[in-house]
Amino acid sequence: MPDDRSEWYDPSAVETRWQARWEARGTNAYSTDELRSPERPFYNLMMFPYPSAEGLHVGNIYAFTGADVHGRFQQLQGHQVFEPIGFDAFGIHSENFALKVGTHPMELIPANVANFTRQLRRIGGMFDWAHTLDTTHPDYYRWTQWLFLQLYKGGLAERKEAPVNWCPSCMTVLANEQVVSGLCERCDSAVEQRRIAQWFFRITDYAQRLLDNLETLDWSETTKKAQRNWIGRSEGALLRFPVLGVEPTSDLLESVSESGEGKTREGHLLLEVFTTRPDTIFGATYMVLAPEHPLVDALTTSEQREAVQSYREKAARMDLVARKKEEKEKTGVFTGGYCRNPATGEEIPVWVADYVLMEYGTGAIMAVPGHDERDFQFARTFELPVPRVVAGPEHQADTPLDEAYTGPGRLVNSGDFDGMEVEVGKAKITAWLEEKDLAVARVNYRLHDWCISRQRYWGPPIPIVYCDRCGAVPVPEDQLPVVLPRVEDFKPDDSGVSPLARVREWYETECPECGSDARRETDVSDTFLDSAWYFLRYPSTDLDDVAFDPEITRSWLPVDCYIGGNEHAVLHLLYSRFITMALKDLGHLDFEEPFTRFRAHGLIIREGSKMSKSKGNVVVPDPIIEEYGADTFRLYLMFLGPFEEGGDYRDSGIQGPFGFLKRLWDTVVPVADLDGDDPDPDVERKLHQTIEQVTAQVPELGYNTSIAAMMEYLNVVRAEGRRARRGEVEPLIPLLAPFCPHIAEELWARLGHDESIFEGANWPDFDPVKTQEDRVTLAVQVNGKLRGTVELPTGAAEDDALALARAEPNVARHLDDGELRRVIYVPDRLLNLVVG
RNA sequence: GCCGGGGUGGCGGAACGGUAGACGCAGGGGACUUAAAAUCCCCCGGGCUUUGGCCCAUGUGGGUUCGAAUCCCACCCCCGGCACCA
Repeated sequence: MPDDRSEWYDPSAVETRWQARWEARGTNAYSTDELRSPERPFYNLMMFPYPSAEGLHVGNIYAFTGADVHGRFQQLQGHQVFEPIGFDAFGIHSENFALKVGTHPMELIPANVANFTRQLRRIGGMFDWAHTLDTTHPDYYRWTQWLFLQLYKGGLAERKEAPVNWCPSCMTVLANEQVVSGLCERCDSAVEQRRIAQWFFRITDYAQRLLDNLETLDWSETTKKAQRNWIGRSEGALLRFPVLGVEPTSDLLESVSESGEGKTREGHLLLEVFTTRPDTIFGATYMVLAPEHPLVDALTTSEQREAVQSYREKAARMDLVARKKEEKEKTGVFTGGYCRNPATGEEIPVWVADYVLMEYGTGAIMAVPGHDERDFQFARTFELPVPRVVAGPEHQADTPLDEAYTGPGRLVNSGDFDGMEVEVGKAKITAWLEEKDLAVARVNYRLHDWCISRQRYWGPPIPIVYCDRCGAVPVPEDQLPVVLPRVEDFKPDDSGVSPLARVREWYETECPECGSDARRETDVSDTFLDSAWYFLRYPSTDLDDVAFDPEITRSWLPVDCYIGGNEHAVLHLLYSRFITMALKDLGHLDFEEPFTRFRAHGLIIREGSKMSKSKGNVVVPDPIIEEYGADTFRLYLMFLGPFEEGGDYRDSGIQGPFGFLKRLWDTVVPVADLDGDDPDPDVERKLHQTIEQVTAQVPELGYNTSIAAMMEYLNVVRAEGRRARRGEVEPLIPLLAPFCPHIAEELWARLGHDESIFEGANWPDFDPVKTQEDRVTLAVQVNGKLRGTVELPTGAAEDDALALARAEPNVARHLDDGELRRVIYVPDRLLNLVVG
């Protein structure tokens, strides 16, 4: 019961009181036993924040509130809702900030976490604080390391060399996102490429499954689309072109064939390319190798060696991002070498050009300038021939090409295949070359294996030990965690290896297998790995002997509803799906998709742009909550616009929701002690309509319109200064409770309820009969233009409506214009009279 | 360039193909007050008007329909993502 019977609405008193009560009663916290045997479990998840030094920003609060509203709604519908929150505190972001302010992250992070926790409690989310987590805590990353070991054992983790962006001034590896048009985003120095041995997860093995399963998921369509694009499936063929004049040494054979077969033909080395247009092979007039391609040296003739060499060096110096700028002019160098086009039998020159990327396909292409825009541009630049092999509906076989033609049509200048439609030609030509063992149909994906190595300090050490005798040896599970040591000088340096490589007493160890001297892996893992499995950990944080308990996991997962930002549409969500699938295949889970339903929230805009420190348009939430209370702030944020689209934040706008809560208080408090008398019939009808609308819209995240409906209802209750009856306002409280949990609790208690409103299935039912109007206003149109309205009983007959309409002077006047030709009657809505 | 999502009053936004602008902000007027705040009431897309009404209006131009913000076609603009992926 409320102990403070204040007559006026004092948000901070109400909110402090209820937050203390939830805490004392454990309203939102589950015991381990409760987690083991839920009856109607609902796992309500939101993306956990990175605990920055600035504290929670409005964008965080917006996302969390939207998710919390959904969770509280489910709770009021009788589900047991598990709504955890935690902290994603590892990573380059924290590390750079720590370097900047000169405080060690091991001190910075706990302070930030404490501040975030205070703010998160203040906004009134139904978080289970007994099951929170922090990815930087050894109790958590021990299991992140365990996860690495499971993938390693399952053959899904491997070490290989790969190019990375390197900033020579910051002396560190940069992610692609940190390179802005070839320059380091922080210091503007030119970024270069380095090759470093790193750990990869074989996510590409799962490409097709990741793509196929999307069909089964209830996710925002935009998110699914982003994943499809990222996976980038394309169907085509691997084609093999005999290389002329090159001795097929065993070294070369080692490096050329991706498909692992048919490396030579009649003494010729075969060059493999991937194409989606095998139908255009008769138009392949030259070949292009990526500068890094292993065959470049072998193909280059002595006359060309110097030019090729300098071109390759230039390409190597360029960063990976600037390489991919499309506006860039096409550049390249002739190697001096030739291949034979297996379709035409012609000898065609082999070039090196940076528009061909080593990481896609085989790093080599057959160039068909007539029917590929890039090849066309290149051919133009270097004055290479551009034959036509596809004719569109308006073309002849000899119609010249002044741009690449990529549309549909039939094959021309293609020997026996002339006249075939492009799609037919693809299959026929592939089959023809397959017979000669020069082709194999192939699906290629844009998706790359996931590089999880970071040459940085602030992350979980990868649990591997290198032994001269045994090679790379996984750290035994019972020796986890491999604790990240406290290192005062954690600044990255020019060596290209992690700062941990400077900590001899840490990396020197003994081989777990043979006991001889060995060295720990000094790279740490990607932050995305921390967040790729955190939802599995939440319900099991009470347990320290497993990553996640099988029984608890079966009860609560997969996640019923996940809400977060679409900026994670690809990486985080794709990695989480991959890890879940891998864990299922490895026997640790019995489901393979982690998030049954996912919705992306919109962005909050202020003064025309996204809130950011540099724009100076950020809103600091604490003073607003101080002044108006968390309930008002929550309500305002949810009222701004459709949750999935975001909204425009205006400082003065908060007055609307604040006034609404004050009026609600003033309406309910005076009637709280009265016995329930029957609602006024008109008000009751509106009440049932409101319940119907809110019940339908809240689960669909239609928050702004639900709030508008409640405002409208309160306006009806208070119309012309009338005093509410108890039965009119009591059902409104649970409708509002997901948005404004504190005031809802307070008013619920004042209405005489002893238990928390969230402790029972208190969502009200509506009676469809009671939502029905008995009289309606019918719009009357003449020739489609509104000329008046008439009021009549619901479901009135057309004749009655017509008679009434004719009696309307303004309608009658317009009917004089001619003869009534047609009557369109939509019962209870509209009558349209067509005259002419 | 490609893929999403959008263009509706001064502003945020509502509208199963059926009275465009719900709900709210801002603004204007009034009541209460010595005054202010708070609260309450009224007005609030534009133009014309004999105050009965009439016309225009949902990015632009066409179309379908008795009727289009909503469906179709073409185009313009804004936001977000991807971008030499063969």
